[in-house]
Amino acid sequence: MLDAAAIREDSERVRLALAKRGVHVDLSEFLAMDEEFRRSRTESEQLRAERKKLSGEVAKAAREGGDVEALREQAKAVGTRLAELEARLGEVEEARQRFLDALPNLPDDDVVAGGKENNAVVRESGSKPEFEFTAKDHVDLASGLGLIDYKRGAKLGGSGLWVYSGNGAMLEWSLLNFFVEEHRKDGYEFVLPPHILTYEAGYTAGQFPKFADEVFVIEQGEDGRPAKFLLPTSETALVNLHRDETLPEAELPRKYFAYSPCYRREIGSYRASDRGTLRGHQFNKVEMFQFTRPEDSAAAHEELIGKAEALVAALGLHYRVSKLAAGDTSPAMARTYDIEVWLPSLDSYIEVSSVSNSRDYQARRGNIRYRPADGKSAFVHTLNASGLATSRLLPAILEQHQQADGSVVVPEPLRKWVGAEILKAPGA
RNA sequence: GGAGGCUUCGCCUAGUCUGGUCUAUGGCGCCGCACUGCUAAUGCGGUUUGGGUAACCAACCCCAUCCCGGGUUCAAAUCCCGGAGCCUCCGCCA
Repeated sequence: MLDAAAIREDSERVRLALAKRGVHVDLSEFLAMDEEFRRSRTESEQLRAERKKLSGEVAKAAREGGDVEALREQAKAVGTRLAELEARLGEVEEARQRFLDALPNLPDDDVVAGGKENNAVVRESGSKPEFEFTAKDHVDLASGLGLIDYKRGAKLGGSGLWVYSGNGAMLEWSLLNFFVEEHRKDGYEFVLPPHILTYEAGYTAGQFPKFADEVFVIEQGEDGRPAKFLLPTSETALVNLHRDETLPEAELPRKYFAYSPCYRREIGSYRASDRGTLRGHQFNKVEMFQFTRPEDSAAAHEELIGKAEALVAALGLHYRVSKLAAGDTSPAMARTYDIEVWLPSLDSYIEVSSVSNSRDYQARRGNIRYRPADGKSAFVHTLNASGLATSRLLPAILEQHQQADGSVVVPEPLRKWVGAEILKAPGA
C-alpha cells in the first residue's frame, strides 16, 4: 500500500512513477475522497467527544439528582447525528481504501519505464555451452533418463503436473538440500510454513484483492473473498511472519528462508515454450526473505542478488542478471532483478530467481513495524528472493550438462545427495 | 463432528455477576533518579498502542484501542447475538 500522505503531498511524483508501469490513474479522484474522509473523520471525532461529555453529565445528574431526561435527549440527538455521519464516513473510507489497495508500488527512480522489452541485462556469467552433437531438449532428456514422468503426472492431477521419480526425485531433492545448506551457512533461519493461508496473509503480500484468481482457493468466504488459499510462493507466508508486530531495532535485519511447493492456477498461460516443468500448477522453491530497516534495504537487496547468483554459478550454469523495467516488476515491488539461466533448446534465458525490494509497501499492508532506538515506530522494508526455483533449474542443468551419449553430468555440489556423478539412461 | 472453559498493557493478573468516575488494578520486566567501593538489595518516579490536531522539537488537547464483527443504551472491557484463536474432554482418524 502506498502512503496516502505521500500522495497528498506530491501527487504528480506518484502519478509519473505509476505511469512508468503503464498504470495511469486519476489521483484527483483519490485526493477528493481523501479530503472528504479526513474531514468527516475529524467531524465525527468531535461529535464523539461531545457525546462523551454529555454522557458524563448524565451520569453526574443521575448521581446528584439533576435533570437526567433533558440531558439524555440532548445526548441522543448527538448520537443520531453521529450515526448518520459515520455511515457516510464508512462509505468514503471504504472507497478510499479500495483505491489505495489497487495501486501498485512506486518503482524506484532508477527503474526504467515500460514493459519487458525494456529489461536490461546488467551482467552475464559463463558462456553458452557448445555441443558437437545434436543436443536434446530437457523434456527428452528427463524422459530418456527416467527422471520425470510427465504422462503419469497428468494422469494423477491433470495437465501442468508431473512426477519426479528415481534419480529425478533425488536430483530435485538434492537441489533443495543444497539451497538449505547454503542459506543456513549464511545465517538465515529455516522456516517450513503452512501451505494454507488466510485472506489477510494474501492481502499483506499484495496478492489480494487484485490477483485473487491466480491462486487455488480452498475455502470461499461469505463475503466472496478467498478465506483460505494455497500459497503461490512461500514469500506469501514469510512476509506474514511478523504481520501486526513491532520488531525491536536490534533484531533487524531478520533473515529467513523457507521451502514449500508453490501452487498456481496459471490460467491460459501455457505456450509451446512452457513444455515440461517450465510452467506448472505446483513447483518446488526455496525462498529467501528479509525484514530490514529502511536504510539497510538497498544493501540487503544486493546481498540477496549475490546469494541467488552464487547458487546458479555453483551449479555450473551459464546465466545472466537482468534489471526489470517498471512494467515487468511485480505490483508490490519497487525494484526487481531476475536471474535467468540459459536454456539451449529455447535459445533463450529463463527466470530461475526474482529478487525484489518491496520497501515499505508490504509492511504498510501488513502493519509490520520496528522501533528505532530513539523514537516513533516506523515501517520496516521487506525483500524477497527465490533461492531458487527448481522446476526451471533442473531443465537447464539437464540441457547445459548433457553429454553426447544422452547422459547428464551431475553438478558437483549435488553429487553427495544424488549419489552419482553422472546420470545415465536406465539399462545404459 | 459434539460439550465446556478461556482471550484485558512486553509477560502474568484485578476488574465483567451489579454498564458511567476504567486504558484499566497489582506484580514482573524495562528506563530514569536516589542510596551504596562496584554489583545486588532498597526507595522514589516513569512505562499500551495507533491515529488526528499542532508543529523546530516537545507538551497540551481530541478520537480509537480490554480477540474480531454486529446489537442494546444517553453511555459497553462490563449486557445480548455472531465469528476467530487457544485449552480440556468425548468421537473419528494418519
